[in-house]
Amino acid sequence: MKIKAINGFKDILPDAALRWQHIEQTARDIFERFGMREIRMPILEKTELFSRSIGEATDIVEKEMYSFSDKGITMRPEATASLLRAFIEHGLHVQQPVQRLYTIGPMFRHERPQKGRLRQFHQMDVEIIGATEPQVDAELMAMGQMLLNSLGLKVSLEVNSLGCPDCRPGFRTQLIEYLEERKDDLCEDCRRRLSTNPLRTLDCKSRGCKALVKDAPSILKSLCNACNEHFAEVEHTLGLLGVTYSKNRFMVRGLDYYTRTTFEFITGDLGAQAAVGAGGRYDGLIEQLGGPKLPGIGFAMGMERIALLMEQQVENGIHKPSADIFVAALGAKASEYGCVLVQNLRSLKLKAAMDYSGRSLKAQMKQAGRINSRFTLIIGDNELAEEKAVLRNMQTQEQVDFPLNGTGVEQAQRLADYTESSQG
RNA sequence: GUGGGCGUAGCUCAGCUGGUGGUAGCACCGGGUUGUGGCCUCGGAGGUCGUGGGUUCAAGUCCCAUCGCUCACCCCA
Repeated sequence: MKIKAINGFKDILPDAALRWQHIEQTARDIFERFGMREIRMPILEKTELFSRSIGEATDIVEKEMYSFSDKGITMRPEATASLLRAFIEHGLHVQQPVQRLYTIGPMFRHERPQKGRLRQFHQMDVEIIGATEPQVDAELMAMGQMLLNSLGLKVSLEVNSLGCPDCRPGFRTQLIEYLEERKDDLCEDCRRRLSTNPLRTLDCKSRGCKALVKDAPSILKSLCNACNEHFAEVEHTLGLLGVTYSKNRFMVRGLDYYTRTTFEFITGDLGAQAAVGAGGRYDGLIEQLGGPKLPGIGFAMGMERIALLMEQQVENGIHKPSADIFVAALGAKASEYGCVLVQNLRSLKLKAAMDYSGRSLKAQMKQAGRINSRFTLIIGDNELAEEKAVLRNMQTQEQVDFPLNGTGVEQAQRLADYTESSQG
């Protein structure tokens, strides 16, 4: 074999695709219960869209995007920016004060791949635009939890507030002061983070930093009144909705645009990747992108991470679909006959299959078993001569004679009726 | 960008200190059943041992290089 897929890009083979379909169908069903409408955007956007939303100085924008440098366009690294661009471009806010939108599709990031991190990955992304009420924050988390629970996954929800442009800078200054005084005890990475991204020290994995940061100033104690009230109401509503969660004041976001509520659905079962889904509020972002002054909140779930978790946490509850009828034909005449019959059955919406190779009946039966067919219709020269075929119920092993009189369409209809009224 | 691990059949893998590549499992094809699947049984097909070089009488095995995969760090959905 010569040509292989590019590193970090993965094929989703038929067995796995079944799982993906299940994930996606479950998600669409739940999203729509919450009034979300689907929106689909292109995969390519102007590079500027991401540098303005995600943050000019972030690693994502600086070195981890798939960009066509000569054209100023980029393969989207996340969905929120594209979705908001479409929202603003088409003035969706004038149609409805609050828009609930979701989108599902591939994203691209030029990072070294590892477990649960591919260069092409897939997200299910949800955004509620135009609502600032804390109940919406809670509702969104409840929806995420409902989805993960419906898939049979055990993950925990962690919630934090990052404050707003009024109160976050103050916290940031306090934190830097605290860390500067203890600089010598920080790990090498954190000493660097102190100048590049001080908040990141809060979720450093090193034991020393963890202990040190434990007594650092708390963002939750630095919130302004408005943010504090908002967060309290989010917690209250989560309680009302019966959502289990824990507060995590060390949770940090990598993207610049988040304000107030942020949350993550996390697990310990994905190696170094903890987050199955994550999101938060971004009350200034839409305006920053040249749109109306509207608040927003959303989250994204990683589909390969969900799929990995399901492999691990959920017994294989996904059954391969079965065919309704397999036509086993013996001889050229029977094969021709079966070919037409299968076509008629399919017109009647049955899943019908046959093998044209002219192999032994044994081999054909084996194939019928492999595709998990409910019935097999056996047609040979004898049957054609006597105008009746053998219809075998693959599960019960019962066989009945099936008359072949009437037109092809009539025969197909009789078969369809029979299989519908039988357990197989 | 940095560090570790691994490349043997379609897949999962044996292969000890160099001495003829596995009766290994799964999957595939065929026989046992002259026209009946799953279970069983017998047989079959399938490989440049990632690639290139070196050491050696002899390399899947040792050395060097290279490519690929993978996990982790950085970063982060």
